[in-house]
Amino acid sequence: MATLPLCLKPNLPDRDIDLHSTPTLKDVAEAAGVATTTVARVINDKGYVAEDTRERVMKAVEATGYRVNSLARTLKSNRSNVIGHLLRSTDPNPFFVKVARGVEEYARGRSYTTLTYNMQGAAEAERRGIDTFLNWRVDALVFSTPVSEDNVAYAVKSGVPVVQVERPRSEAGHRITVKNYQGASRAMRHLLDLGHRSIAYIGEEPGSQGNAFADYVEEERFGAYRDAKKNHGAFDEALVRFTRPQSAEHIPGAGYGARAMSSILDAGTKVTAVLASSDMIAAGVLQAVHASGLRSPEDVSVIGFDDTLSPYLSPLLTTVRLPAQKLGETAAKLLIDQLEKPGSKANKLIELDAEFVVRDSTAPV
Amino acid sequence: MATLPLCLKPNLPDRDIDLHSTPTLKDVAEAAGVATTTVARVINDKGYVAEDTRERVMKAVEATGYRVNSLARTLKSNRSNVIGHLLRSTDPNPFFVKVARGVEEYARGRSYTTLTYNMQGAAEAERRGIDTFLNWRVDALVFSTPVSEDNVAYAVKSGVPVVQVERPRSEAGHRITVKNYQGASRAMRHLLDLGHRSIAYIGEEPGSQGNAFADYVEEERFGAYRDAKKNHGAFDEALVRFTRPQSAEHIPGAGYGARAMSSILDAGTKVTAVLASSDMIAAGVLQAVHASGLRSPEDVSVIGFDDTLSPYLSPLLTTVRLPAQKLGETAAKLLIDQLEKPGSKANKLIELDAEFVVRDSTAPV
DNA sequence: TTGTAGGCGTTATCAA
DNA sequence: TTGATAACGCCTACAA
Repeated sequence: MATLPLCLKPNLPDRDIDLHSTPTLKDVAEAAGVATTTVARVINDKGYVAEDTRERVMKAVEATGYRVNSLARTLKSNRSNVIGHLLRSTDPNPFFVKVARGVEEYARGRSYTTLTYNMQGAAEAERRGIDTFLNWRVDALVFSTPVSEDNVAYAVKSGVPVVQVERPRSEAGHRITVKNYQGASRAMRHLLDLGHRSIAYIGEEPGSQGNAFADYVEEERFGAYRDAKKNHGAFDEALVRFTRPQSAEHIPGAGYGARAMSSILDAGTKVTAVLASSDMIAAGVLQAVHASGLRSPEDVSVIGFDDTLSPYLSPLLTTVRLPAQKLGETAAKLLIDQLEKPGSKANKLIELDAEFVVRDSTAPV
Repeated sequence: MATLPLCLKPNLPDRDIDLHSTPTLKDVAEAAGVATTTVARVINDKGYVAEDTRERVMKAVEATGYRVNSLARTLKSNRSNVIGHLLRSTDPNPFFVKVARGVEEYARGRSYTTLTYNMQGAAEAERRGIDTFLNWRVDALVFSTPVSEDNVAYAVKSGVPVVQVERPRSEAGHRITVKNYQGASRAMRHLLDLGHRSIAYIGEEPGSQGNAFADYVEEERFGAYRDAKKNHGAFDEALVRFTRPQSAEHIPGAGYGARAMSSILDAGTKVTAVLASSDMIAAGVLQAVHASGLRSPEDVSVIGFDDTLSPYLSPLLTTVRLPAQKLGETAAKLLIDQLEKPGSKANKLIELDAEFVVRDSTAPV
């Protein structure tokens, strides 16, 4: 027997209870002594309704406890006013939580609802999420960020507007990215200005995603580091530590940062500053510094990336802030704009600035 | 003119595009040369279908790119297999993100979808979220955690199963809580065993929520502290710092913890250990310790609550772990159990154990 | 083993 | 200014 394609949701279990015996338009209409059409006109504030009729209908709405059935409405109108948000992961790295907040708040402002699906970095879960959303007829889809290029293509093919946020994996749909090179360059300039020359880099290995678009992020961050070091005649591989994520689900965390920093410290190489490619890694760097009895920033300056954990660390972490919330807002805006004026482009590319935030973890040599 | 009650979603904007011209059962039926009934039987794997007919239908499904319309299905069956999750906030405190993950994963395992609505601590947003979910005919509602007792009552009244997680505000629906007294007691025992007697407490002021149920959490945490200190003849108000959240949206954070700890340090009171009522507050305590040139745990032992930030701090924070994921899983389980066996109780109260996690921020005096 | 027909709650068209 | 009626896509008796 052939198996069901993913886009067919497993059948609903048989059940006998009727939970939602919510009154319908018809009930309200009867209570008000009018036709359902009239009630609909009142509720949607559309078309002509006599003032006293309106009052009567509103009373009936109250009396019956009527509530709209968005399912029926969407079935009929083909528009759900819902945006589906596919989140790569929310835990442990809270970055995408901030993106989600941006999407939600912007969408709400334009009377869209946002629904969120957490894929925990797994391509199959991502696929299930896309299918769930499409089965529910969401109007548009946000990937923050996509796991699989194929999945993005699959979503685009379905015809809904799509946007890839922060780390796109293809040219499909809209894309919103961050100027990572610029951000990392500013961080390096800051360290160089403070007199640092022995600056280490700890991050993901560029190219480890196996996708040219997605890899661009780490390439830019490391590239800015390397360029800055070269310009000061001091690029030294002994001060670089790369990790390679085991799988899409795995995000390099504090443990990795701590081990990498310890290995640099143990090697005895001179190091007065560290650029980490995420706040989580930077948190680990600070742990290693602390564990070795040193202090930041007195002994080692540390800079992170993202601005997620930075306000909670000791010392408060200087970091390259990714505009997470704005990323989300922009994604929602692009999508809703496209939905509301049909002719518009479906392939915009937007690059947002990173902001450099100086806190307490950097100081002169 | 009367205004629309909240439960009537604002009307959809007029639009002319038809985004989802997805094939329907009818299209598949035509392609396969059978009736829609037969296609439905194949898709739902229900009733008798000849093997070759099934094959033919499956081919037609593939060929047409058919996908189920969950809206129509739910409209008909009155069951959406969707759980609505109302999240108090996700940022900055990532605690509820973990709860959300628990709900999602458990629900998915029983083929329910979870939709999430972020209310950012605002009662009106919570109300909007409830209405949105009910308008979409979700099968059940999770509050993690509710902002307004009235809103919970409103949700329960609608007839959907409801659960309040971690900090209930009433006896309505199911409730899942954590044994905070037990958790805080273990933390105190740990500190006492290490020889600490000058132990400070920094947290929210018990009673500041203005709701007996919600206030119970902070009362238990502080109560365990006070009882332990009294049992060792050493309760001293000079070592206690309370904050009172300005509003429901506001969560005491690292800034508060840092200020409170500094004030204790500045006062010159002897303090060798601190129990903080959240990891975020504890993060601030560590910042103050670091800023004053002291070290943890050598000079001050620190214990947090939640196990959210603890793995990222320097030193790694000893903490009372709230079983966030399990809280979510249990919530989903309760709800789905109730949905699937109608007769069952709608008012269960479950108390989960807190787990005490010893890391690096505590040491003998 | 397969098909016909009616209805879920809403909106849109067309009359009245 | 209001009302009847026909879809939207699916499910499910009931019939064949």
